[in-house]
Amino acid sequence: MPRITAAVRTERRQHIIEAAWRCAARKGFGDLTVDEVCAEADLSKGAFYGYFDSKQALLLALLEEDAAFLDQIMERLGATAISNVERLRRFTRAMLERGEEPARVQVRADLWAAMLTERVVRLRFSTSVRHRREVLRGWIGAAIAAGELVDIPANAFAAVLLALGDGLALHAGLDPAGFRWPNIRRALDLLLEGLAGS
Amino acid sequence: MPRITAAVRTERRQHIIEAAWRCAARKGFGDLTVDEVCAEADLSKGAFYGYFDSKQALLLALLEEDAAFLDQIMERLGATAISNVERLRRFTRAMLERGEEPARVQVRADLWAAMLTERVVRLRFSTSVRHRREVLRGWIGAAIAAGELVDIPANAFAAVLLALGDGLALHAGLDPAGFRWPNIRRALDLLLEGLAGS
DNA sequence: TATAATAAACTGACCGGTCAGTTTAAACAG
DNA sequence: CTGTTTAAACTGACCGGTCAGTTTATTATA
Repeated sequence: MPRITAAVRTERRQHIIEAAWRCAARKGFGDLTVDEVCAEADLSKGAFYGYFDSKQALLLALLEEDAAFLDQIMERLGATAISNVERLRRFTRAMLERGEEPARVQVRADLWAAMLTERVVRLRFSTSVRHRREVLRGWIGAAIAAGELVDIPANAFAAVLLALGDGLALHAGLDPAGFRWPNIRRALDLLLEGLAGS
Repeated sequence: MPRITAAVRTERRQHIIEAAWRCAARKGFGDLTVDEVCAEADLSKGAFYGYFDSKQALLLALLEEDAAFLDQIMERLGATAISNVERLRRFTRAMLERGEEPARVQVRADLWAAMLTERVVRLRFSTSVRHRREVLRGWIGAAIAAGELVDIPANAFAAVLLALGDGLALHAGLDPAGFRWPNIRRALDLLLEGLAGS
């Protein structure tokens, strides 16, 4: 018989994750200490390790949460009755909004470094990126078939869009002052419009 | 009287930087130790600190070297007698080629993470990327004025292109198997063509 | 010999993870 | 309703290891 219910346990775990996000917003995940997260979450270190096996496990939890955001957007857009090009446009917009959150970008950058270095982390998340590319590819293919889009290599274009999302997020994080988001959105709209089918 | 000449000193400094690149390619910059770089460069720690004030100074040196590549390309393209749109096209191509070098991407991802965390590093980066954006903006503005390009926010479009370069490099590093470069190039060409002026 | 360069040993701060002991709430007997 | 038992949940001091940076002794040269 646990002293706390499963719901409370989940909630408390979430509480730690949110504390970690706040800490990461300040110093990035790399320079983050477990002690710090514990302090932010008002929790002892021992208790922390009751919820996460290691610091890396915490990183993975943050990443999962971060990935879920785009997946949800995709699912919702997929179920909305709009043209495929409009779907692409809205998805691009969503990626931009996501890129305006500095804390997320910091954690993501650490993830990227970890992914490139550690095979385990890379395998775990490359599948999720591939899934997203696959969905995008479907939308693009459908748009081409419907004559909404010029004949463009669908998979490559999907890869370009996803890369653009992360690239913009990264650059925005590196130089926030140099980013005029309305203009960026306008530029991306023009890019998409330029691909409109005959 | 120095035991070694200034030329030898410069050369040895470069030797350390190259050793650091090799080490970083193996484990990334984040997990890199000064001792390791010293071992790779066949140098003692004391000697290392005769060439660099801190580990961060080494990071900045790597960063500078990495940035120099694109700057050289830009300078060369700026001096070539071609249309501005063609200049953009070739620059984009050059960024892609750079992104196909996995070892460098690994290092750059760590640099990005470090930049997001450390203010000094970030400042240095933003200066150089702003310069690049400025040059690109000039090309784009000229192309628009010449009617080669639709009226697009030049600064934003420049930012998008640069972000795309890093984004593609990153994604290619994370999932090399999923990247068909010829198709990517084709997609980017189509994107640029779509922006052709009336 | 005076001095710059280097090697090797050292320092001290930091941090992830552990664990012996403490608290707390649910379960249950009377 | 109340005292007792039980174990999950938690605490925080502590440890082992790492690593940036420093100090000191030595070497080589002009």
